[in-house]
Order: sequence, then C-alpha cells, then structure tokens
Amino acid sequence: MSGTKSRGGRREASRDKAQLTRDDWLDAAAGAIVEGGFDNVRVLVLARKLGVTRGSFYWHFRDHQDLIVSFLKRWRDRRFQEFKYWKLSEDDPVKELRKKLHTLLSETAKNARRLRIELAVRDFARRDAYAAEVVAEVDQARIAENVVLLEQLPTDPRVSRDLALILYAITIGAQVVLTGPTGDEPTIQRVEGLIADTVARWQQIDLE
Amino acid sequence: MSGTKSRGGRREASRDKAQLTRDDWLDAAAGAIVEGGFDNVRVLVLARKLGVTRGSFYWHFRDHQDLIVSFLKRWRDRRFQEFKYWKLSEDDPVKELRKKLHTLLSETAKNARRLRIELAVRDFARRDAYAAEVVAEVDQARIAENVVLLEQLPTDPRVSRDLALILYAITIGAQVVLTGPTGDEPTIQRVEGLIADTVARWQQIDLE
DNA sequence: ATAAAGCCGTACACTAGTGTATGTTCATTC
DNA sequence: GAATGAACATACACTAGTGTACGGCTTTAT
Repeated sequence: MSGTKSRGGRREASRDKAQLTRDDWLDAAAGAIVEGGFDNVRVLVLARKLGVTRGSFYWHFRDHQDLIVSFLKRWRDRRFQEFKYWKLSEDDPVKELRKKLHTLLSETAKNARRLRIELAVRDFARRDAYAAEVVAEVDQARIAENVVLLEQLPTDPRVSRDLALILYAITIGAQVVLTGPTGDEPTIQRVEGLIADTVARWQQIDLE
Repeated sequence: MSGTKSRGGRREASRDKAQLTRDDWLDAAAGAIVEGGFDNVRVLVLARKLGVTRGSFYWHFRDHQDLIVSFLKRWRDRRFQEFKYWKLSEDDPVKELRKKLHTLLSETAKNARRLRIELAVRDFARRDAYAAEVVAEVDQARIAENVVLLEQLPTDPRVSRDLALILYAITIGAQVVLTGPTGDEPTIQRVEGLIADTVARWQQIDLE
C-alpha cells in the first residue's frame, strides 16, 4: 500500500518546493487560464502540473469555486494596485498620454500572458456574475483615471467623460486587434503615435 | 424539392418540426455559445433542447469537432455575406461613416446575441487554430472595407491603412466596453457622434 | 406494395472530472 | 520523544460527457 517511489525529494516536478501555498495554486490556475480560459481550470490538471495530488488542493481551497473566486479577487486587487504607481508622476499630460499608450500597446503585446488573462476574465464575466462585478469595478476605475488625464488636456469638460470612455475603448480594442496576426511591432508603433495625435486633437472638438 | 415536414407531433418540445436539419443543430449551438461560450457546446444539452437524443446529432455530424468547424464556417460565410450589402451604397462618405457606426454600436447593443457570438468566436480563436484563421480573415476584410471608406475621406493615403485599423479597434473596443453596465443608450448615442467627429477630423493629421 | 434510404432512439463502453473520507508523512513544540 | 496539526496521498462514489453499434420507425422512390 505504501509503495510510493522516492524517499528524499518527495516531489520531483518543478523546483522541489517542500510546501505549496494558496498563491502557488492561483499561479497554476493563471497558467491554465492563459492556455484555455476559465473553463480550462481543472483541479486534476493543476495538481499534475504542480506535482501533487488533489488532496493538496482540497486542503488549501474549499472547492473549485473557491479557487475561481480567489483568483478573481487577486486579479482585481492587483489591477487596483497598479493605480498607485500612476499617481506619482506629475508630468506633461501629453507625454503622460504617450507613456500610457506605450504601456498599454507595445508593452502589453510583449508579455501576452497578462493580456490573455485580462481577456479571459472579460470573457468569463459574460457568464459569471461575480466576474462581471469585478470587471465593472476595474473598468470604472480605469475610465476615471482617463478622465483625470484628459481633464489636464485642454478639452471641453462637458465631453471629457465620453472621451475617456472612447480612449478606454480604443486601448481595449487595440489590444484585441493588434495582438493577432494583424499586429506586428512597427504597425503597433505607428498606431500608437496616431492615437496620441488623435487624442491631442480632441481639444478642438466643438459641441453641437 | 425535399424536406416537407408534415406528420404531427412525434416530438412535443419546440414547434414540432418533424425533422431536424444541420442548420437546426448549428442554431442550437449558437444558443449554447451565447450562454457560455464554445466550451458550453455539449451534444447532450443541445439534444435535450431540441427534444431529441444524441442519435440525431451523430447522424447529421461526424463528431463534436465537426459541429464546431461547421459553425465557424457558417459564421465566416455570413460575415462575408454582410459585405455585399455595403457595397451598394455610393453616398456621402461622412454619412456612410455615421451609418456604419450606428449599425456597429447602437444596433449591436440591441441585439446582443450577435455580439456575444462574435466575442465568443474571438475568445475561442485564442486557443483554436482554425477559429483564429477565420477571425483573421474577417478582420482583414473589415479593415480593408474601412480603408475603402477612409480613402473617400480627404485623409492622407499614407496613413489610411493605419487609421482603418484604429477605426476597427475603436468599434471592437466600444462594443466590448459599451455593452456592459457602462453603456446606457444615451451614452452610446453621444459616443457615436464623438467618434464620427474624431474620424472626420483625421484629414488634418500631419505626418512626422 | 415493397425496398431503400433518411432520421432518430436505445444501450453500452469509455474517459474525465468533482468532491469526500480517511490514511500517511513530516515538522514543530513542549 | 510523544503529541499535535499542517500538508499531502489514496481510495471511493458520483456525475457528465463523448463516441459507437444497432435497432426501429418514417418518408421517399420504384
């Protein structure tokens, strides 16, 4: 019955870490989500990848849903954590805009993992109520951040919120479109500049 | 021709249609995709919804993958079919742009079913090679259509393709963002107008 | 009418997945 | 150095899902 294989290293997969934490499981879940979305998160598979059995999982988590909810919570907290870093810079708003676009497009295209997770969360939000709630919170915060940025530009304050919404839509859409086969690096660079020029020209928008 | 379905009530679920076609199964699959994405397409569930057993399915389709591939093919064909309708109008390009935006935003927000399917296809394309191929084809065609539209506007031809790409990104992103809790009808209306104004102002873009 | 083909039901084998109950091992701690 | 509890293994019960073989009924063609 006790015919297990090894004596010394109890687990040979990965860097034999003696004990797993909750975060280790969440990281593994992130990997599964990157590959196949939220429906691809299966306890068996994660356990195999971590080199343990499901016994470990049900120690750290109550059930499958507990894992999903915890993942969404961590994702939301990390997104809100990113806002802290932005607040520090008090530079020229146009340069700020360009920097932001660069982070959202060129940078994001490079570490596709982050983007794929974001898109998977958004997709999951269409069939899961809690995920939809989380996405809504993050969206509102990001749009509000865009409002702050645009209000520093000489745009009409009556439309700044709508323009912030459009800017957010542009970044989301660009991430979706440009990360496919359509988006090579030089194209992203040019598009990045054109968007910045367009936004900078929003100050001339006349109502009515 | 063939396919007269007289014969009353062998099956009581739905409007007792005597025989099912391939398209009926594809429509049922579309319903499942709307609710839960491609991973939610299960033969059992579709059969229950159609009021038959899986025996019918395996008559019309070789296997599960056959259903998915057929669905993607039909989706692509229908998207390309939409292009035929557009070609007919030879109007003022600005009005054309507004009409297009209206169709893509206000109209799409109303029949959310169409949008949910499109987004599900895009999501599936991140883990399925054939779906990615289909999405790429549709994207290229739509972007090319945008190029044609923008070339009728007095924009610099050197950037018309990049601007067409951005316009496409805007529409995709706006559909994603505005169809959540952020997008009420008046907001969509205003955003629609602002986007049109922005694009119309692209003629003033100076290179370098 | 009768044969053939189309369409669907039934039954079976198989896999993958969750959840639970209960061992088992190791590291503390006293 | 025995006890306790944390972390994981093992074994079992259960459900949901695909695919296949085959049989039966219904429509169409001859």
